[in-house]
Amino acid sequence: MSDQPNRNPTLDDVAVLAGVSTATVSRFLNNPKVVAAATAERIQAAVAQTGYIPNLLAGGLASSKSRMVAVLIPHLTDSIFNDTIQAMAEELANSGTTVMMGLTGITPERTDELIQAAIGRRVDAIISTAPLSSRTAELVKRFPGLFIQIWELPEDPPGIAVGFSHRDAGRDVARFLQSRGYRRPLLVTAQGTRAGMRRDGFVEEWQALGGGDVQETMVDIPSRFGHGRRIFAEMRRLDEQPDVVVCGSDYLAQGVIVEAQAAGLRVPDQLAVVGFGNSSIAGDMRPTITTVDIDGARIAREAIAAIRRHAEGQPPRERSVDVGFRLIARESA
Amino acid sequence: MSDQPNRNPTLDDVAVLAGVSTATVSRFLNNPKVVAAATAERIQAAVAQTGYIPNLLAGGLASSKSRMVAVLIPHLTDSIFNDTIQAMAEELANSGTTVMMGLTGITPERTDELIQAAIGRRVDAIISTAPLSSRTAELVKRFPGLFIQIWELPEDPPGIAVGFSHRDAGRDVARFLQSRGYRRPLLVTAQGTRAGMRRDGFVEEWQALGGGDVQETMVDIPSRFGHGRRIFAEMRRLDEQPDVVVCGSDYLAQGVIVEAQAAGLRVPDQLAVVGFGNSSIAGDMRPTITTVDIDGARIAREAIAAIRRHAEGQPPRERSVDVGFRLIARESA
DNA sequence: CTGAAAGCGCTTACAG
DNA sequence: CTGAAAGCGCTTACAG
Repeated sequence: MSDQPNRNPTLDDVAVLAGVSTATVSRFLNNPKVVAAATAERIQAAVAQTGYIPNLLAGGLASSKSRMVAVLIPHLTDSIFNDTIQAMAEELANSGTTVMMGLTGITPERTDELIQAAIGRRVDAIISTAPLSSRTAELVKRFPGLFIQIWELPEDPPGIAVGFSHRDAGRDVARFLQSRGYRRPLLVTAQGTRAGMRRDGFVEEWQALGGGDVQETMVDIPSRFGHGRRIFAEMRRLDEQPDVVVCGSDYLAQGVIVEAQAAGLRVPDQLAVVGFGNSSIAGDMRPTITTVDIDGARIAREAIAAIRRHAEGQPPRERSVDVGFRLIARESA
Repeated sequence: MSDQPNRNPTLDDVAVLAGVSTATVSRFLNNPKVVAAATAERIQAAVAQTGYIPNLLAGGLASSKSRMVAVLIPHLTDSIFNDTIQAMAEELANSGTTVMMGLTGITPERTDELIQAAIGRRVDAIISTAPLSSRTAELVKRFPGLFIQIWELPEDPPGIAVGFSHRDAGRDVARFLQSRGYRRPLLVTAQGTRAGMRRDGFVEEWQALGGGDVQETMVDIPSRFGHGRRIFAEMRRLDEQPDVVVCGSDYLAQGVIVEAQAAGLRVPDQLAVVGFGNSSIAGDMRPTITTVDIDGARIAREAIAAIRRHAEGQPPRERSVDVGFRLIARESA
């Protein structure tokens, strides 16, 4: 019921109503303690009365901190990152930070566009799960905020990285499967560096332990539940039938299990399956899925802690934070 | 390799280098055609040379259009909205619009906070899947942009709505199941208005067609794959065993199917299952899941078309866009 | 087709 | 603890 229904109240309106300067209102809003108690009360009342909502565009421009963070993920459906991103988004919202969501798909061009957009919005940080092309790396150099790569630990990150060793994860899975007596693994590898490193780690360790040849098949990105059908059909045409299928995601593993069961195979007795990521479905599937747990909430916390330190002008504690991983042996292998 | 490596180039830098005013550069950037060809070329070169990335905070403040849209969804994991949101995010990115992602969870307070944040960022539109509390509705009144509710068609939307009739969807499912000869449905209903409307529609139609009692059980929001286990266990304790379980999402349906199969039941012969949403898993599950298809891409397109019209100052074509739905009979029922 | 200039709504040294 | 004032980097009537 204001006099000017078509205009959002501004700092000025609040200041006039409270009988102080805009500077004081601004201070109160950003750091209530620096203002005298009596003044604070008057401002508070004025804010309530006007229904003032600060213009964060103006605030960001003036302070050159946007309180906005870009999160770049490949896609939404059946994504292995969803739990991490969910934890991230909740944490960020709690600290008053807005999340700009970028879906990179699988083309580097889209990634570059999104990074440009993020820079244009002067985000405080970019959190990325995307691979870094050399062109993208060039762009990132011009980014004044904090660039955080998650779910991986590159040699020489342009900003910081919070992740784990995919190679070691691959090794652990190989060791585990050999110890369980499996002999003929089929590796389902998605394109992309990370999947490749897990593959390399797996093959290395498998053969170091005296395992024989490792069969492999590629799967499109994003690897999802529905791919299980094709993978299984392909597998059936192999000369030598594997005794365990190692998948790059739990969704894919779930798909393979469903197909195997539909074909009358018992999992894990006749065919074992391993997933990756410990998504929520992994523990609820029948049989429950043996997988590698990545602590998404921890990745989120570490990333956000780094953003906070960066905002306070402190240098990062370390350029690479290794959050590790944990093989979870369940029923499927 | 600039002289001032620590400063992002501004419009001014570009203007000086191109030998024109900032106004002209701005015009070129926003609408290249209004600038003379020769001038355009010089500006282009200057932009390239400086590596200029426009500050969208400043642009948004000056023009009072942010080219940013807030998308509010309950959560990310196993979400029935993911395909819609994915289509939306891609379309928006194509038109140079940034997506602010808000995870509302299930508390109205969080929704209100996110709407405040969106208003604070002066987003051009808010696209929401969240239920509208009366307090939220109050907030929305002060939002100068376009408020779009999707996946539902409220009586009297504060902005516009793009969705379908949940009641009719419930009715259609009831009719379909009766025609297939099912007699003892178990309805798994999530909290929330939309699920409630489907429930009402189902029961109405079921009984209008001479069906008997309808058994029901509630499930927590978000309804997800893992809930299938509990639902199935509960079902087994019922005095009268249902012949079909009607679920509020395909993920939940998938969970019930997995549990039923683990218990040795054949789906659909011994227990049929119906999902909702036609998520990508529905067509790939074994058996494939009978479900209700919602055209998420169409919802996305309609929403974005409305935003575009709004940006051009045109009034919305209609306050409610009914995109309908389509029952897809597959193997599971 | 282009420029000079005001203005968008904040923040933040600086001074008191 | 508070205010006056400059400035953040754009856009956009207005005039020519």
